Amino acid sequence: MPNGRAPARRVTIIDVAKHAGVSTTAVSKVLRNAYGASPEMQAKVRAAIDELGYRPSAAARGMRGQTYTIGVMLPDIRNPFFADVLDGVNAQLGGTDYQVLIASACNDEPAEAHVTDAMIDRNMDGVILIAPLTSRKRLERIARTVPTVVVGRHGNSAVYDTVADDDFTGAGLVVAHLAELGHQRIAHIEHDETDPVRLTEMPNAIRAVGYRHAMQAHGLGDFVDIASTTYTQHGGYLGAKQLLARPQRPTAIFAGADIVAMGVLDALTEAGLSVPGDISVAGYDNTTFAAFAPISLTTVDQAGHQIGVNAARLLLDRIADDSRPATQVKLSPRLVTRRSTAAPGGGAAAARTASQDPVL
Amino acid sequence: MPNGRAPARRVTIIDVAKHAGVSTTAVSKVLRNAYGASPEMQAKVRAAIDELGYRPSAAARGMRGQTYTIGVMLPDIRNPFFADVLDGVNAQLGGTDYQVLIASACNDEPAEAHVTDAMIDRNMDGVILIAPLTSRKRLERIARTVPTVVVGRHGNSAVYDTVADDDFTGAGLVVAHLAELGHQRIAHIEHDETDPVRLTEMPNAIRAVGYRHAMQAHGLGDFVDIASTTYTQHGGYLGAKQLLARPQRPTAIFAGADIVAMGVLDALTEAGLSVPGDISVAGYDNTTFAAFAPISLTTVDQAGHQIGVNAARLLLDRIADDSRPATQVKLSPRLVTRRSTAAPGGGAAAARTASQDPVL
DNA sequence: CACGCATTGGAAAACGTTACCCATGCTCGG
DNA sequence: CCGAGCATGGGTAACGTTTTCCAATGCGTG
Repeated sequence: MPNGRAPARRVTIIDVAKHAGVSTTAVSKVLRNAYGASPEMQAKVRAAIDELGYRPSAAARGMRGQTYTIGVMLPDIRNPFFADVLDGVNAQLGGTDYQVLIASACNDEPAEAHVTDAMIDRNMDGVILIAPLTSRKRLERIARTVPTVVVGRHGNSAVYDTVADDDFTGAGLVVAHLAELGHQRIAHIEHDETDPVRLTEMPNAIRAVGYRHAMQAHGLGDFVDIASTTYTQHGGYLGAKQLLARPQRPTAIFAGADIVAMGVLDALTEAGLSVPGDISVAGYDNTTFAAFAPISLTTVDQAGHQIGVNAARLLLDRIADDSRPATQVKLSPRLVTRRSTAAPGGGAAAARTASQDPVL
Repeated sequence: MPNGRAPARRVTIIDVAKHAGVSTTAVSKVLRNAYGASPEMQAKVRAAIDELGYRPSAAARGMRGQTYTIGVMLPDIRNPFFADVLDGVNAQLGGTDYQVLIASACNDEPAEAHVTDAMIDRNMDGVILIAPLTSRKRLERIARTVPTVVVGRHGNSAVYDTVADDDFTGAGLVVAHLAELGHQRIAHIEHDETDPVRLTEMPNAIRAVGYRHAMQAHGLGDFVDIASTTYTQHGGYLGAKQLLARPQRPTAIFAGADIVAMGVLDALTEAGLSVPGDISVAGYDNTTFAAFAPISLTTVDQAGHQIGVNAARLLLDRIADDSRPATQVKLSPRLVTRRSTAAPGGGAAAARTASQDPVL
């Protein structure tokens, strides 16, 4: 550094011990609220800590004990749903000594491996993996090394806890809603998935299954129409283009995620179609974006905040008690209807294109 | 863990040294690409590393040398502009041995202090602080402890590097654009700021100054009209409500950030006003959201990606050479005109409310 | 009064890596 | 042929905690 960095050596536990006239062991005990320190001792040590402005070195701690660090792996930092989950995690971990550190893995399996390795190398006390693509086997290997909670992925394991919402039911809610409005040609945009394990575990796959099942249940099996792309805005854009090019254009599009719905709206706007006048659109996640008035997207609330809270709680539990059996938490989704869905046909369309209640 | 965690002891540098028949020093040298290891030695050691699946412990490394960890502090994980910056940072640091870890600080000064302390405690090799609220004095204290790059905050320091865009000019671009379209009553929504230092350093404050200056320059000094809230979606909503309640309603609103513009659009939709028919809206940041077709927001591109790339590059430089003088990088903003701005008055409004070119 | 036991405090050995310094053998110029 | 200098490799002491003992003290109990 220009002005010379680190002129003063860091205050260590030894300095504190000297200043308080006790042993380093005693200081360590106070720091960790461990057994064997009298109230007077605690007071003395805490006073010394404050006076010297001591802060424990996480690196040194990591060599023997905990690092008081929890890692959260996100697949995509742009998807606002994950921000909700993070809020929940932070809310739960706010008062504790733990620091949350986030790493994004860009929806890429090697990158995920890199991130999880990095977290393990850094001796993190626990990790929360959000919608990981990583193979089941690797997930279990990770979980055997460090307390792990997997969020948004079904399929229970004996080694890690999971938190997810009931995507099967959620997809059903959307189809039921659209069917009730009178739609028949309800199309779906899914995240393309080929891996057999992920087909049974990833939320995107479950939503697609839920969609198919619900279509059958409503007697709309013949109208099942799926575009396979990715769970990104661009994926939604491409998917909608595909669907619009079909001979029988759908009257409603159920996008597998709000961020996908954004892409759909993008494409529809480009095509000069109005929502819901020409086409109804629904998403999944109830991100803050969906509530945005000019969009007003019908979607499924899977309570991101609650998911985060639960994940953090499970992780703390697991850190405290390594032997507790693995737990699966499944949250019930809730449909949130907004202005992006309406009965098919021109009636609503007329109302929409008037400026009185603009949606697009 | 149910199945018993960590059955196998971690592979250490000692194991590698034994397996390769060399000293631990030699292994360490290879790991760090340090001087004093012959090609044959390197090959031998690397082979042993691969065979044993060795990974260095970041905690142990942190005690003596580097941790190969770079911390990024974000004020708000929901603002998509920061995602652009992060992309830039990741792009620049992708090929290196460094791992980027993110912590969000919720636009709160004590929380920022907590986060920066946590990063220092963890011996991070460098930190990138994005739009920090932290006092100048504390920033310099941080920078004297750990290589630091401050992003999006003006005011040059001798101890830390900065990367920012020219917010003064950027605000001027927006005002000029709106004035050229014929607007006079151009209002601005700013982030309320009282701290005297931040008033000269924070981008929000500079944008407000730039707005005032440009209004004067265009002979619109009498029309200066400012709502002071926060740089959040909710802040934009409240600000727009305030402005709409004024006796002389503005014909254009320049929101200090895209996320603020979102709130503005929210409020305008609620009030049944069309954009740009009734009111033009402009933002700042050119987030992906602004390009979203149903919104199509006129905004200022400050090249978040480039900002991130520069910040990462400066940080690596600084880590390599502590003595280089502090550098300030200032990027030129660029106006991106889209459909949310148009000439004032009904002419355009008629065109807008027709469904042919929907904006809201 | 002796004995066990709980409480309190400390000494010293890890933990896994890097930094510092020294030893060796070789080459090359004078 | 000799000494300087370089290339290569290793020994060992940190780094700042936590953990695992162990000692000393006080106290109740038989």
